[in-house]
Amino acid sequence: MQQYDPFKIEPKWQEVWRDLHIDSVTEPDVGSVVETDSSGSAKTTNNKPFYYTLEMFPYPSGDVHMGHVRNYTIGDVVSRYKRMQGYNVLHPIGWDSFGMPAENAAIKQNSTPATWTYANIDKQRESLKRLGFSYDWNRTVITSDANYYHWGQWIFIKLWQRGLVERKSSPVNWCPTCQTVLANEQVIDGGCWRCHTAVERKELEQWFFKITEYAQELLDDLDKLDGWPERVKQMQANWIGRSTGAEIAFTLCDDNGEPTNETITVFTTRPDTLFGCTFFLLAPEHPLVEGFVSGTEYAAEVDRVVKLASSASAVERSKGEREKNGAFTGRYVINPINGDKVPIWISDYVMMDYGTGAVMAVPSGDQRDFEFARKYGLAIPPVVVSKDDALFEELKNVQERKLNDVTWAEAYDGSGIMVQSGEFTGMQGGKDSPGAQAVIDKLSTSKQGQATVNFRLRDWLISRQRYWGNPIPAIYCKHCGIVPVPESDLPVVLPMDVDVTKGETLASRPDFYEVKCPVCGADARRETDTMDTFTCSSWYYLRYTDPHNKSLPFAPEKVNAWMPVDQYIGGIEHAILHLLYSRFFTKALRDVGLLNFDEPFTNLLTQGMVKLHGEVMSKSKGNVIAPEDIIKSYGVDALRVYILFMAPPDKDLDWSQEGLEGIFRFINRIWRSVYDLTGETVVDGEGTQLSVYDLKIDNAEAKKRGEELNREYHRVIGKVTADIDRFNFNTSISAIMELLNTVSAYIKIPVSMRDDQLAERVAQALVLLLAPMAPHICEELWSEALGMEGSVHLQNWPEFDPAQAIAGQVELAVQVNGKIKARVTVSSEASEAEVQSAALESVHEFIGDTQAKKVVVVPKKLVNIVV
RNA sequence: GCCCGAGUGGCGGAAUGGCAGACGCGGAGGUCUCAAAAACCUUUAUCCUCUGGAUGUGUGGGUUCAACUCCCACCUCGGGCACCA
Repeated sequence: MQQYDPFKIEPKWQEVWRDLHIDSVTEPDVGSVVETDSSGSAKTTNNKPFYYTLEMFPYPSGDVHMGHVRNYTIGDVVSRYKRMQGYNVLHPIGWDSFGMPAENAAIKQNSTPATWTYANIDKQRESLKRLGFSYDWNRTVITSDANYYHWGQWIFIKLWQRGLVERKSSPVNWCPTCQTVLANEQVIDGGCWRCHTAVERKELEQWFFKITEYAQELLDDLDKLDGWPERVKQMQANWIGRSTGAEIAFTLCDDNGEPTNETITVFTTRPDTLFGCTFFLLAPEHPLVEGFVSGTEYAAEVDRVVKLASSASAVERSKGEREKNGAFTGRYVINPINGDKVPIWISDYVMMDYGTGAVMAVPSGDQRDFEFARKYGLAIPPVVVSKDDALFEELKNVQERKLNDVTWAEAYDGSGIMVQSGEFTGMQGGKDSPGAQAVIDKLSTSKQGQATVNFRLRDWLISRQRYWGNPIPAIYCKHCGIVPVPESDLPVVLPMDVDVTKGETLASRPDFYEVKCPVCGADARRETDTMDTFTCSSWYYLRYTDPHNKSLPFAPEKVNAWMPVDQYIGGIEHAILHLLYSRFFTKALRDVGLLNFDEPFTNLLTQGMVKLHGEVMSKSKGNVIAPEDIIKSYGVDALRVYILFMAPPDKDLDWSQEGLEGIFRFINRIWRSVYDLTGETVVDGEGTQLSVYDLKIDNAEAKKRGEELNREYHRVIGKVTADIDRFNFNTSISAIMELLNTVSAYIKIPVSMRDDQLAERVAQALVLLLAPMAPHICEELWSEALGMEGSVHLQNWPEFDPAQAIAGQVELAVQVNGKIKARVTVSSEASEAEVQSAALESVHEFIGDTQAKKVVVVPKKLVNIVV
């Protein structure tokens, strides 16, 4: 037999698989889902449980890169492995094809976004096929196809009808480079997530999805996601940012300092510190500020601070130590707990879009308020002190305010005892403390306060002033207001002839936006904004379950049968954006009545990046290793196995050419060894025989090697199975290498002295175990070397007997006081007493006749003798 | 500041509390060859007074018969959030 040649066998089998439709999922007969197994998975009448593997679909910007190869190889291994284990596996692929890069590329190439996008999709599709991924190509979803975005518009309208869509004016993030607004999640370090330009804040009327209505559930359900990495859940929890506390209403005084009927409400997490509130703060852009100061002596200074705040970019405001600027407005509010009249200031450290835009300042308990008070000479009375604090003894029973200032260098925001706090003095204060609760209770009797929860999460801004996206199906009518496009008129088709090279958008196209009102028939204007591309990627995994449906985005019975996704695989960069939005979509569509589960992805694997010399590969750095070039030299199987072998999947991987050659050698050895096990000899290009027999081997030695091989056979099947279950692909490949090393010793035995049945069994196991990772060579060996019928990928995963993985004789380490002093070989069935006496015997020279205090026996591993 | 992760040979990395360094890369030596490549075999944590012994998983403590693994404190690196009241 000739040596391994990937370039002959890889195209050959890819063609065979395509013609056999080997990768298409058996469409579940959803009407006849008969039972659910113990894990809750649905089963079809053929009794195969469903398994849905999904990898994050690519954005078609150029050809596939190493990150894709890694992502999709992991998914492919899981899919093939699960299929061999008897699951009905859904493993689809598609393209997330709307978005800015297509517009930029079109401008650069004097073309259209569609031309560029679809050319890249074709290129990527070919590459994915060349990589041998087992996708069900009949289920491809492309988000820029009208038969997909149609249903995105339909879902938009369903959410609108349910009150989850809102058009409102609010301060939003504007990217001056991309010429569009951005969602909060798309602002990274104060810059645009795509082009890094510093974003500007603008007050604009835009479309929002009310994701905040699900803030609590999105947070709570993170606890259900046992199959998600802790770090992703933590990031989402941080982003949602739940704070418990209270809303407290302060009565506003008029310009003569007399109480009015109006109140201003603040949010605080520390109602227990209310007695220490000595001033009150409004955000510079707070709507009340202008009315307070206009025409007064305070107007000039307030105006100066407002201008100072608005000129600071988001980047500056979010970096480093900030000098706190403020100005007195001339007005006062009444502290509801003690009737104190406290001055209203404005300050740039108060954010209009968190809480109520107003803050009760407690300088002794909050570092920012403390700094502000020091700068402007405001009082800092202590109200919660630690028992260890020097002030504790002095103030512990003091109810009225005696001490108006502290000598502390900084505020104390920990828990402690309430002092100078009237009837609450002596109570435990702190976040969510009894004292805090008592203050809330007291205020709530007079309706001046109530317990409440605040979230950091903002509503999702989904409108974009860009052409290459899904048109928002809304119409503005002078008489009827904003009305949805009727379902029967969907999809609102994105015209293909908008010339982005001339800066055109939908807003430059009267033939697009001039429409009749669907309600009253009057002349009306169609919305020309498109949806954020993340709306498209928030439900594509649902469409895969029913991709050709012409009357619904998906049939509920199909989506409910397949979903949730059993295993989702993708990059950590989507920890917040895509994964949070998808969770929101799932919950919202559940409430619309389209599906019956709460979370879209049961298990999540966030794969690490592929780097070169510790740096991210990028075109601009010129350090890209193209998968195509690797495939040309080593073939697809070597690339796949290499990328799995070099690091655990969730860790970053540093590319090394030497490592790859090692894997290529391994695959060549598999080839030779499988043929050798069948008794056939592999020859190299010059016809030299590559098998070397060791003629010194006698029958006893052959028997010994056979026993060893049988043991490794059982042990390695067990190990590979367990490792793939845990996604430890690197160690599962190591285990196959170990089996191969044992095989190498076995095939030194001249053919006439071998156990043919054992050899055949081992050869089959090698091929079956490696098949999910190196599908082409294994298919070739299965049919050509082993002469088996049918595809290796449709075989059952090999079984093993744990009992046979154990040697008859085992070597134990013998420790004395935890240090290894000797080794003994005992029968694996030896009793503990036998093991003990053998162990004691072996260390006699070290311990003499000293009595052992204690002997610990770990079966088949070691013995520890304590003297 | 708050919250997560991670620190193991020359390198990538293995180890349910039970023989640290599996497996691979790289290195050294050898077989085959006129020679080389390929292949195969042996060897490869560090140190020492070297048929043996000591040390060793970021640092310092602790729990345990036994700790890379568990606990406490700290250091370094990576990531998320952050004038969030």
